[in-house]
Amino acid sequence: MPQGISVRIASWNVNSVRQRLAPLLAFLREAAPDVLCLQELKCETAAFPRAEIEDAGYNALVHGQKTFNGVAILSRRPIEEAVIGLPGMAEDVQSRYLEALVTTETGGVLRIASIYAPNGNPVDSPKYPYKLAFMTALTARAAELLRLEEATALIGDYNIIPDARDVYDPPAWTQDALFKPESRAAFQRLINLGYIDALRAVSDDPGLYTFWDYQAGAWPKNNGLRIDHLLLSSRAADRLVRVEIAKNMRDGEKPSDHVPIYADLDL
DNA sequence: ATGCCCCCGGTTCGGGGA
Repeated sequence: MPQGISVRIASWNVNSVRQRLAPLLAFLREAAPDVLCLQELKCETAAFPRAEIEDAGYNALVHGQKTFNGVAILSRRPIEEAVIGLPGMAEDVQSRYLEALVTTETGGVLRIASIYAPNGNPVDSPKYPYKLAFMTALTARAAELLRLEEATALIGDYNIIPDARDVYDPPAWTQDALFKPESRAAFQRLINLGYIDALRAVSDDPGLYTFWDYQAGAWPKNNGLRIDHLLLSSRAADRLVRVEIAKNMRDGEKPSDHVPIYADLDL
């Protein structure tokens, strides 16, 4: 049997790609992901720092928007079969979904999506039903993709805390859109389809956070949330060898409030 | 407790994030 090839896939909500260019280039250099999905670009597609990313050795598929949201897929290998925007939400003007196909040099195929799901707060506003509608459309797309029987990774900022062990103070968050039963059920429906939460495939530990608020000393107090997730189809999860949260990226001068999470797949 | 902090647009403040 030929030896498989290790592919590193990563997700990072950078909270403005222009403000985070230096740590972004550092992460590309140090972690050397093969594919990196970005969220919260906070710039139009034309303002994306494409030249710097290409100089670092990456192709970039970008779906930007002025001021808010914005997602991208960076890949060392060519990016094929791009889908821009979440199918089923064609009328949505918010840039929250990108999907593409990446083929390894040995012919391994990986379908990957960069997802920035809505926050949904406050829950008595239209933002909460919009969050749930997005998750419904995402679940429909996720089901479609399973029928392709490929290695698929749906990765990004889901803005959902799956479980009490994924938040520093569960009782304080029970009324929050990120932890409401409907939100958790929406995440669970993706799991029920057969997608695997990569981090939970390798660890049952509590306190494995990916986000710490800028306010109230959340980072030094480790008041974090696990809301950035790598969901893998069984074809991808069968090849999972490692998952890491790059907590070191929360240090430094102007960090994002999220840190990268990445996984190695032996494709 | 929705204020703390951070980012954006475009300006000395408001909206948004989570």
